[in-house]
Amino acid sequence: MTGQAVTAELLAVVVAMVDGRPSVLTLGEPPRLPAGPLLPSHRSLQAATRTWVEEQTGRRLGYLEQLYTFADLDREGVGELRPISVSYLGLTTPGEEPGIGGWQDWYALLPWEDTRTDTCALDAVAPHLRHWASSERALEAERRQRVAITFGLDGHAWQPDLVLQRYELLYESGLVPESPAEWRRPTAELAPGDRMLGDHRRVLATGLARLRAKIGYRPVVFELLSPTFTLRQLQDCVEALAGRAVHTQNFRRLIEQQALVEETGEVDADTGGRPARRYRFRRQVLQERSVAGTKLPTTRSR
Amino acid sequence: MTGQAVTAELLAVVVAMVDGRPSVLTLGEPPRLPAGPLLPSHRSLQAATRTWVEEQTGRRLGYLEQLYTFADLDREGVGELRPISVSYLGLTTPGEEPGIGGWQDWYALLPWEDTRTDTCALDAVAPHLRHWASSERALEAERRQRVAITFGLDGHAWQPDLVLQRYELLYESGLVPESPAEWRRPTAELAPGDRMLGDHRRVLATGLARLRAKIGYRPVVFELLSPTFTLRQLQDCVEALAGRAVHTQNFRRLIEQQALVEETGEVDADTGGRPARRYRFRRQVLQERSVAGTKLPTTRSR
DNA sequence: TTGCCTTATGCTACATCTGAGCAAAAGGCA
DNA sequence: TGCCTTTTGCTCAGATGTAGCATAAGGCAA
Repeated sequence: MTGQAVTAELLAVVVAMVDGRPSVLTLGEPPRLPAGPLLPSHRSLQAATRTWVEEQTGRRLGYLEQLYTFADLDREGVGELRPISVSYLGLTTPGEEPGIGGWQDWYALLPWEDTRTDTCALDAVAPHLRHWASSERALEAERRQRVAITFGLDGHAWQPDLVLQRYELLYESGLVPESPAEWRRPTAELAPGDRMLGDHRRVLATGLARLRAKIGYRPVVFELLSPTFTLRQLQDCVEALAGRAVHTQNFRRLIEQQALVEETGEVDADTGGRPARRYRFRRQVLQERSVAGTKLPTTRSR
Repeated sequence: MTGQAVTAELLAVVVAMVDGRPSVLTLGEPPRLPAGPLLPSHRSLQAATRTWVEEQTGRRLGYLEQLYTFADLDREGVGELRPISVSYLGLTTPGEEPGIGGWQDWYALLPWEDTRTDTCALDAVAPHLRHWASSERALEAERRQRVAITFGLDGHAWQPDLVLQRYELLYESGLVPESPAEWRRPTAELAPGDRMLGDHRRVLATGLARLRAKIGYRPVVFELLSPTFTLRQLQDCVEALAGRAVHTQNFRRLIEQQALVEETGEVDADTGGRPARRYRFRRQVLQERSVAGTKLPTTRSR
């Protein structure tokens, strides 16, 4: 029994810190993720992804992990072959060379994911979410709870790695332009944030969710930093990824007691205050213990 | 630009507890995972997986999540189309109906993953692993450390969810029959355990790794239990999955303080000792808090 | 019936981890 | 010199986790 012929497409969510902001590599307008079909010459899916990103953006990738495989009927196909999209998450540093394509601030694409400041991008849509929750009698209780948990309302804690769930809820409630026409609301009621081609924003959300979850149990942050850095830069990076602030002293304690970094001996005087020591990542820990990430000291009170 | 035509195949790792042993649903001899191609009639990859498992084994699946997508060149293809395999992890209960195919004890397939008893299936191959580690001068230090960490030797802690890494290391060191001929050892030196068709044992290892990781942060164990159960049954199930023993009293406390279960009022007298209360899973917690799994109270001393 | 076996269940002592905050160090700058 | 900044060191209480003791409640054999 041989199956339907399909084409396999690779999609890459490539993340880097650009000017202190977590950003994703995109092409064109509306922005789209680097992508390309699997060709006979490609040894593996991962190799194919590297090849396409390099070819389309002129950048070499370091860290790369598989995210998810999509093949829903509603994805737009090329010709008659059903497209299967295998998505990957890549981490890199912006580097010197301009390359092709641009770095797009991911909080411009998913503004509600940034909770570091008090001005929450959600305030505008929160009433619409509540309205959606109560629009169907039978589902009201369930929907209310789902909204509250997913967006951290009504006393529920904000959970940073529910990125995908939040996007999907906005999609279902017609608050993003990607939502199917029958669910959509007047433009004035849309959630803020730039859209991307097709369902690429959904794939981005998948990547962001994975990344946020992963920094908690694997030392992947360092893939995004320059070889040496101050603890403040490390903290800024983690905060930017997690989209929330952490307790500085406790963060430092966690990093140090896990022996994730070692001093270089240099100091960085451009801090505006007391100069900061520079550190480098102890690559050996990748071997020493396969576990241990950058744990986030959370805040009990919100 | 349109890509190479490929076929998409679905592969299912379906897990259930059968007679107290975690088992995987297989077909034929050598055992193989339920699998089938993606057809035009399938709405999604997940739906296709359900359909094939049901068609081939007569069993309906409950919980189902995507595992990983494989497309390496060395996977055997049907005809000229390159096969892409999307694997899924399913959880179920064995049920009454016989169905087609059989439940294979997964520790018969991957014996070294069971560390509940003192007789470790690894003892036999450990010397061969050390020999492999020291067989190449240049890589010796690195390999030694990798072996020690992956298999919890030389003072390193055994890490339950390194299932895939362990299989891959055995594969690379030629200690499983699936290893390429040029790496293989005399049959006498092979690691114990029944093999499966092709690379299915590797896919199984991927599933087991995911499952072990997941029981720690999502309440998925309950998918494998009957509707009501005693705390001992729950603990046995968790221990069987994790492949290691836990501290009974602390396990109970964790379960209770997380309010994962509620008493049914019944008691089970077939315990051999004091009768045990029966509990049921509070399905509501799936909504209440999206987090919270079955945390494992570990043992510091080994 | 009694005593001993088993497993279930309750509870305590102790170590470690975590969240929160105080305070000193060390630079720049008015 | 005094005040601003950021970095760094440290304390302290509450939460969480580990380990083990003790009791409850059944079956079973002497």
